[in-house]
Amino acid sequence: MILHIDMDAFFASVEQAINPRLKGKPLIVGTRERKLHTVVCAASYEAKALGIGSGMSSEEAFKICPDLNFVPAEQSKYIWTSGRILELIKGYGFETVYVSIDEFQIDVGDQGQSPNGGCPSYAVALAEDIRSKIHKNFNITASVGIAKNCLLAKLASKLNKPNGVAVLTEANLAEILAKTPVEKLCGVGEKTAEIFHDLGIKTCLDLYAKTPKFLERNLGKNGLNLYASLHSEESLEPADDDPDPKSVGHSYTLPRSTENPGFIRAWIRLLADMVGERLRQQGLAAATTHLWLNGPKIGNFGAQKTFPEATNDGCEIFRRVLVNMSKLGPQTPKTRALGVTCSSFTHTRYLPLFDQQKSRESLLEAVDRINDRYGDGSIYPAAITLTREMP
DNA sequence: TCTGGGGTCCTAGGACCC
DNA sequence: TCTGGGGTCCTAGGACCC
Repeated sequence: MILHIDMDAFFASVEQAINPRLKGKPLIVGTRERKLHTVVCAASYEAKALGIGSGMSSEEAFKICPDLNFVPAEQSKYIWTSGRILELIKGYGFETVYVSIDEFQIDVGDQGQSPNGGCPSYAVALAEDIRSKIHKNFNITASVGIAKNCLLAKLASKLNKPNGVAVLTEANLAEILAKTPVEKLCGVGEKTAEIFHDLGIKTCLDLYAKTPKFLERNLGKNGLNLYASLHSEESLEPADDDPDPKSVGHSYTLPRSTENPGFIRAWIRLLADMVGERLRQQGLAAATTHLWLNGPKIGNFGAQKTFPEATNDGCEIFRRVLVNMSKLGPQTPKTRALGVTCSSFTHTRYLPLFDQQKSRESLLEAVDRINDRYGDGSIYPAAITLTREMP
C-alpha cells in the first residue's frame, strides 16, 4: 500500500501558521511583491469557500472579496517547511519519496492490506498519526490518500480534502472510480481529457477498464504509461530527494506590451543575471541557453542554442541569448512576456579554469557575497538600470 | 483585458557520424 | 557512386504538473 500525503493549501497555510492574525481569514499568496498584476498561487480554505482558487488573477480575487488578505510568495519559507515535513515522514522508516514541495509518498508494504479487501486499518492509523504530527509540529493540516499504487493514492488524497483521509480498497475501488471524472487523474490534462471524452471515457472507471493496446493506439506512449501507473502493484522506487535540476529559468510578464529594444534588452539582461546567480548557487554551469518571447504578433517565440562551453556568468548568458534573438531579424517585436532558461548542465567542479576567467569569477563571487549579505539586488549590472520601471 | 512563474517529459525532424 | 542501417546530438514545440 502507498500513502500519498498532500498538504492542504500549503503556501497559504504556512503563511497563516507564521502570522496568526491571518488564521481563519480569506488569504491569497501571490507570485509577485505587488498585489496587482499577479495571479493566485495559493488560496486559504476561507478564500476557496468564496470561489477563489489558484490560477485566478488577483484582480478577480479582490473583486470577489475586497478585504482579502494578500501575502507575496516567499519560496524559502515553503522549501524550509517542506524539508522539515520530509524529515518527519522519513522518521517512520518506510521507503519515502519527495513528490513535490507539498506532496510526499511512503510505501508501507503489505502491512496495510487486509486479506478480503476490507479496511486496511494499519495504514489508516498510520495516516492519522502522520497527520496529527504534521499539525502539532507545523500548525498546518494534511490530507492522505491510501491505495495500491502512487497514482491511485494521489487521486485518493484529493477525495476528502481538506484535513481528511481516503482509502481505495479492492472492495470500494470500482464504486469510487465510477464517481470520479477522468480529468481528476494526474496526467490527464485538457487535451487528453478531450480525447478521452471523444472515446466515451468519462470516469476513471471507464479508463480503468480499457486495455493497454487500446490506450496505446489512441494516445501512444502516454496511454501506455497511464495504463501502467493505474494498474501498477509495484513497490515504491527509491528516488533522489535532491536531484540536479534539468533546467533553470526565469520569466517575467510586463505590465503592457512594448517595442522599446532598450527596455527589452535590459529585462533580458536582468533575467540572465538571475539565472546565472542561481546556477552559481547550485554549482552548475550551462551549455544551452533558451530565449522565450511572447507578444501579440509573434505569439510564442522560442529559440535555443547549445554552445561548446558551459557558463554561469549572467553577462555571458545575456550575450548568448542575444545570439538566439538574432533569429527574429533586426526588428524588436512587440513583447508582452519574456524568459531566459539554461540547460545542459555540468558541475562547476569539473570545469576547466582558464586564466582569463579567474578575475571574472572572483568578481562574480564578490557580487554574490554582497547580495547574500545585504539582500538580492544590492549590487547589479548598470545595464539593468536603463529604465526606472525595473524592480 | 487575456492569464504567473517554475519546472519535466515526450515527439519529431534535421544534421552528422560510422 | 549510390545505397542501407544504426546511432547521437540538437532544435522546436506540445502537454502536463505544482
